[in-house]
Order: sequence, then C-alpha cells, then structure tokens
Amino acid sequence: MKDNYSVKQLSRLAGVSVRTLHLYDRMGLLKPLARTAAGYRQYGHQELLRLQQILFYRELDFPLKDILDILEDPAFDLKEALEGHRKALLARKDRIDTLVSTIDKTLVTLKNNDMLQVEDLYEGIPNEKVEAYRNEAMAKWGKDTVLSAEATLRSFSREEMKSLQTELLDINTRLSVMMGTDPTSAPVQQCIARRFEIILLLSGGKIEMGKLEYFRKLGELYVQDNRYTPVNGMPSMELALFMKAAMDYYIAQQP
Amino acid sequence: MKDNYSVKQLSRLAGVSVRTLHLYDRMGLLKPLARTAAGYRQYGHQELLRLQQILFYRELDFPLKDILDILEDPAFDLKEALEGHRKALLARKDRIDTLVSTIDKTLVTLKNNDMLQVEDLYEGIPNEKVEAYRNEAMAKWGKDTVLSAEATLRSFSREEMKSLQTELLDINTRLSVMMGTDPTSAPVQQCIARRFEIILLLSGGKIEMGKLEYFRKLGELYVQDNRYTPVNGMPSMELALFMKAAMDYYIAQQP
DNA sequence: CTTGACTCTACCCTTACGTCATAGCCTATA
DNA sequence: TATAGGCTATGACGTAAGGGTAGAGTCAAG
Repeated sequence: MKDNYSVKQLSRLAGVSVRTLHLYDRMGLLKPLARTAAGYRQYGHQELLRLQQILFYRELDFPLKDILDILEDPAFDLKEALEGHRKALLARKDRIDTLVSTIDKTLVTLKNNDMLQVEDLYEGIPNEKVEAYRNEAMAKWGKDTVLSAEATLRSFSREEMKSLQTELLDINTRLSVMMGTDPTSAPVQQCIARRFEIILLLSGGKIEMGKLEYFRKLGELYVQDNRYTPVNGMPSMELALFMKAAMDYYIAQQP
Repeated sequence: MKDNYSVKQLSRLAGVSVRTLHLYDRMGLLKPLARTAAGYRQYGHQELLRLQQILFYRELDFPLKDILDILEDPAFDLKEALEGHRKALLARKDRIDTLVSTIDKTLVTLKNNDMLQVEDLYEGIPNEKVEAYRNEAMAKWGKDTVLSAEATLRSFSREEMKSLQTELLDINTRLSVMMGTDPTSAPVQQCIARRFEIILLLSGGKIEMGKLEYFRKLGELYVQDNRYTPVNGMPSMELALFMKAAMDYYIAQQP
C-alpha cells in the first residue's frame, strides 16, 4: 500500500482534476500531508480517505462549504443536514416534474401545429401572395413586429387557427355580400390582403381583443392606406365607417 | 393599457429584479424600446410580452443564451430544443432519485446509530476508562486520526457494532483461557484496553482487513508498547508472537 | 430649493471549477 | 553536462445568472 501520492497521482486515483485538488487545498478542504522542498504537494493515505469522503458528499450535491463543516466539525449534525438536503432534493424533483409536464403540454400544442409553415399562418390567403404581403408588412411594421406576431400565431393550436381563419373568411364573405360585391372580386381580395395585416397586428398584441376591435383596426387600416380607397366605389373613410357599422350589426346578431 | 414602463415598473410587473433587466439589456435578450434623454430605459408593451416569453423559457431552466436563440431566430427548432431539454430534465430527475436513495440509506444507518455516544463506540470497555483511553490515543495517534476512526465506527449500524464488539470480547476471553489466566485479571483487562487502540487503528484504515490483521496489529502494539510487557509473565515480544500463533489457530478453527 | 425616490454605469463577489501563461523542478537520454 | 519532455506551482481570467454597492445624475413633489 503506497502512502505517498503526488497531485497527479491522487487526481487519477480519485478521478478529479489536479486543479480541483489545488482548490481544495487552498480552501482548506483537503490539505496535502506535506510539501517537498520545491513546494510540490504530497498526499498520504489519510488524505486519500478524506478525499473519498469529500467526493461522497459532493456526489450528494452538497456545497463544498458544507462538506468542510461536516468533515471539520465532528459535532456537526449530519443527520439533520442529510434530511434537509433530502427535502431540497425532493423539491427539486417536484419542480422538474412540473417543468417536464409543461414541456409536454407545449410539445402537444407544437405537434398540433407541427407542419405549420409561414403560409399556414395565413390560411385563406393565396400562398404565392404570402411572401409579398409578409415583406410589405415587415417594411411597414418592422421585422421584429412581424416575427413576434407570427410567434404568437404559432402559439395557437391548429384547431384554433383554423376556426379563427374560417371565421374571418366568413366575415369577409358576408361583408362583401352586404356591400353587394362578388366575394371573388379584386376589391374583396384586397380586403383579404388587408386581413393579413390585421392578423399580424392583433397577434402581435392581444388576440383576445375580440371581433369588435378587429374591425376597428380593419377600418383604421383602410383609412390609413389609400391604395385601398376604391372598394365598390366608396371612399376609404366611408368604407371604414360602413364596415364598423356593419360589423357592429354583425356582432350584435351573434348568439 | 399603459404602454410605457420604467425598469422598476417592468421589474415589478414581471417579478424580476431591476438588475436582471439591466443584464438582459446588456446581453441583447431584452432591449428597452427607447431611452430617455437622461438614459433611462423605457419599455413598451411589446417588451413586456417578450419578457414574459423569456420568463417562460427561463422557468423551464433554459440557459439565457438558448432563450436568445429561440426568440431571435424564428427558424430555431423549438420542438427539438424542448425534447432535448425534456430528456436532460429526466436525466436530472434520475440522478436526484439516486441521490435521495443514497441519502435514505445513509439515514437508516445513521438512525441505527442514533444514540451512539462516544462510550457506545467502545462497548465492553468500562465507561469511566473510555475518556482516559481516548485521550491517550489522541496523544499517541493524533486527534484527527481518532476522530476519523470514530466517524468510521459510527458508520456501522448498531447491530454490526454489537456483533463486532461481542466477537472481539469473545476472542479475548478465549485468549485468556488459552493462556491460563483469569479473564477478569489485570493483565487481561489490559488486553482489553489495548483493544481500544486496535479498534481505532483498524477503523481509521479499513475495518474489513479481517481478524488476522486485527491480531497482527494487536501483536505489533504489544511489541511497541513496553508498558504491557508482563502479561502472564511473558515478555512482550513473546506474547505478541504467541498471540499471533494463537489467533492463526483460532481463525483456522472458524467454520 | 431641498428631499426622497429613482436611475445610470462600473466594479467586484458568488460556485466549482476549467483554461492559459509563465516559471520552476525533475529525470532520462545523448 | 546539456537538453528535452513531463510534472508542478501560482496567478489571472472566464463561466451563468445574477447580487451588492458606490458615485453620480435625474425627476417630481412639497
């Protein structure tokens, strides 16, 4: 039984790094038995045993400071320390359980939206238009706004997304019927294009603001953007007001 | 809906420290919407939302660097990240389970030794002698050695301790009978006193070294310590050799 | 105009190490 | 004996996620 180890030898024996032994020395956790004339650390058998005790407590995730107390003070209440530590570990386990279940829920939601491409976020809008609309929106509202809005959209399940889109499409159709236009006509298609922005704006903020707000916003957009002035021959302001009124009516009809 | 928050306001709203917001700003995780002329940070509603997203991932124990990637890069594979993270969390849980069961085992052992006083560690040795023997041992072998040996003794369960002590006492009795002495005579009591040191020395190293080693050590001690020269009229060296031989015989007889 | 609350930046501290730089030590071989 | 290669020591710095504090500037109310 050899009884004299250099740092490296001890480190290999115990499976820790030399630097760790340096640290333990400096903090008084494991002092070498002696130093050579050149200052080299020399450890004996007792030190090996103590190191193994240290590693036992370290395995149990005790802070080194506590290990020092345990080893240094024989009157240290080890039982209480272990029980306290046990409780802390169980709390950590509980927390991990919560985290895992949260992740699971998120993953389920994510799986529903699994194949949602950017295009899927704007269902009902022709795929080939999405890219152009998206670039336009980014230029207008900023890249960050658009990305963040899309992130919000992604947070809806596929079902929610579908029903939202369907509802909006339905409203659009009703609108055009009310205005006496063909739902497939260019002006109504332009309405749909505008809807893209609405979705963005709403999802960037709070989607829960409800249909009323949706149409307020829609109206505002029409007012602001004069490219959409002529819809069915109406000036934009009037159109906006009409839409607000129409939608108030529409909403009032809802059960 | 207020849309302008100072650091403190935002920190209260989100339940994080001002310091944390400073950090997130500096590392680009959450930049304020703007700065006042005086350099004060101003956050808007978008920032509040982003902060809430950050906190969500932080709750899941994601490193901030990863959160930055998730929020900054819309192409980031969130699903994969979550699944990887889930696996890591489960591994952590497993590790905690191991730790807890280790602690439990240690606690059971500890409970067996619950009321073990120093005196209990040396069962069979008159209580009033223990303190004196102990001090002598400390002077001879060093306080650390004794304390560490006692810690090892404590790691045995009460049952193990009892059977160890009983066995040693039994051996002692047989020894004195073999030597034709009265088991209660002074020389044999001195043997018992020496046994105290043996226990210490063995438990300071490895108690498993077995009976043979126990008696080798006992012999050595008798040789080294000339206070115990006259036992039954034998000089210490002869006694030691006799004991070794006797014990080899005794051990050979064991089933 | 002062007071008290708030804010800024810059700097050091924490844990349990790892990494790197620089310098000294030791020994085997040419 | 010189030197190469391996070992060692120390100090400085970096990590993650902030906490603490100092010194200086800002803001609103009485």
